[in-house]
Amino acid sequence: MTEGRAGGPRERYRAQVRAEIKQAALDQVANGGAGAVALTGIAKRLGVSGPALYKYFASRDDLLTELILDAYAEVATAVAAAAEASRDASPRDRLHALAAAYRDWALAHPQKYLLLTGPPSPTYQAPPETVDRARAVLGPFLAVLAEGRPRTGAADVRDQLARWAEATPAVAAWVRAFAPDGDAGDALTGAVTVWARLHGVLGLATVGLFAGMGFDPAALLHAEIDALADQYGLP
Amino acid sequence: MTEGRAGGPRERYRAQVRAEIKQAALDQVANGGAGAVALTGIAKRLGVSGPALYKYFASRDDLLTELILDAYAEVATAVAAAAEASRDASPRDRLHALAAAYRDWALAHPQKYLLLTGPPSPTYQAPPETVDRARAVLGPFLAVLAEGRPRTGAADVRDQLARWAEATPAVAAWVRAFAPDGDAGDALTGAVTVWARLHGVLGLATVGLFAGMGFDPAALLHAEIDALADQYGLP
DNA sequence: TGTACATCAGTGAACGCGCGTTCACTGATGTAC
DNA sequence: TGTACATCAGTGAACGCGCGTTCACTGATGTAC
Repeated sequence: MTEGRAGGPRERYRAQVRAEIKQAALDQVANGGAGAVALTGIAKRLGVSGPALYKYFASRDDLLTELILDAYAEVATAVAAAAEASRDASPRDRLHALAAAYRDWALAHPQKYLLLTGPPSPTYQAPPETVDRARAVLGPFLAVLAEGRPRTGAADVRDQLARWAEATPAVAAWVRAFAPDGDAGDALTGAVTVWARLHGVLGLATVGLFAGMGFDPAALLHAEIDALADQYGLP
Repeated sequence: MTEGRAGGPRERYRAQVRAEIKQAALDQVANGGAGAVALTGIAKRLGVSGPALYKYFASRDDLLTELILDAYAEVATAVAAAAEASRDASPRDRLHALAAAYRDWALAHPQKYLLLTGPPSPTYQAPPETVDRARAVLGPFLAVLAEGRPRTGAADVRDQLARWAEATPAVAAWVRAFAPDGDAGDALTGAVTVWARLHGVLGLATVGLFAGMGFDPAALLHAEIDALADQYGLP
């Protein structure tokens, strides 16, 4: 086998160029969403001919897929790390820690957040793994919220989600992994609710709709999460 | 003056074709966001040559602008109508009525919602009127929330927004128009919070991220708004 | 009612551009002996 | 240490495509008298 060993000079160079390509692609996402990613544009930015990129990515779709999976992996790691670091804190503090990790990641990399939550590029078909990746991000939230119980009446939402979990083995397994003891419907309701609260603030912020209002989205999100902790009666 | 009178047969035909063009454009927004709107594609859909569209819209940007202003006008009208219809109800019921109007519009026309909240088309520069239009939509919410007072501590957000209103005459005037009696900072905090709650649920729903979960976004939004009414102590 | 004229929707050719992707190639860099 | 060879990054030409937009035109439709 004449394969270059991992870590050899060629491998290292290759990894670096791949990273540069990805960065240029993310810059394009920043203005125009996933649909704005264009190999030609990236090549021009890197001062290289268009076809050269095919030495690094098989196609535009492959590049997009890798960007998306990378982004999911990044948030998931950040949230998991926050969960680990706050392991001994109160449920409420843990919830804030998870939300802060998610929020910091989103605000530090708005393009990546856009990539995950924006309208997909017309021709692009997302690979099925993305769904599991998304679940991995919300898992730690599920775990914390399973320690509370919703006060206000989202009874129908809870029932619908409970039925969804029963009908979908992957979802049931996910809930069992992160919240083995709590009620599945309650935990799922909590997860979907935090997801919505996070996206409410971060979606508007990353797309620039708070521009000019001179206010800190982090403060608003903190208030939103704290209110959620109240609703769930988290100590 | 040889101008065709409004309502003449030519005018009527013209209006109809314009509407067809707009509808085709919105269909494009549905998959790919604002960046996916292409005159060539629209022409093909209508079975007409590309240049023909220039008889109806001066440019692609003009078409986009009109779509956006239309969309704002539509939601604003829907929300204002709900405000009017629920005038004599309790503050909490009025808040639900406003949110329901906004929500129904968004879920009935996801492409339009995407147009207003998605990442803007790369080359497109939004006209300044859009900001005022956005404010008109949230005005009635401002009015209702000014009747309550936030319980949980979003004190910093409130201060930041109060300062924003003081520094920006247009914002101060807007608050005065819709909530002349209440505290500006509190009312603005409420408005931004509903906005975030609405977008949290509707942003995820319209982009398709709840797909396959078989649950009704309207129920979740109702719960979110009800919790907000609790926070604001709305009777 | 009939004729002359103005209006205006729509066409086809043309422009330059950026796009994704393929292909055969060149030349530098690393590897084996 | 030196030479022969394999690997592989990058090029330039080429493909067909869709894009926004302009221009001079044709022909139908409405309007004025």
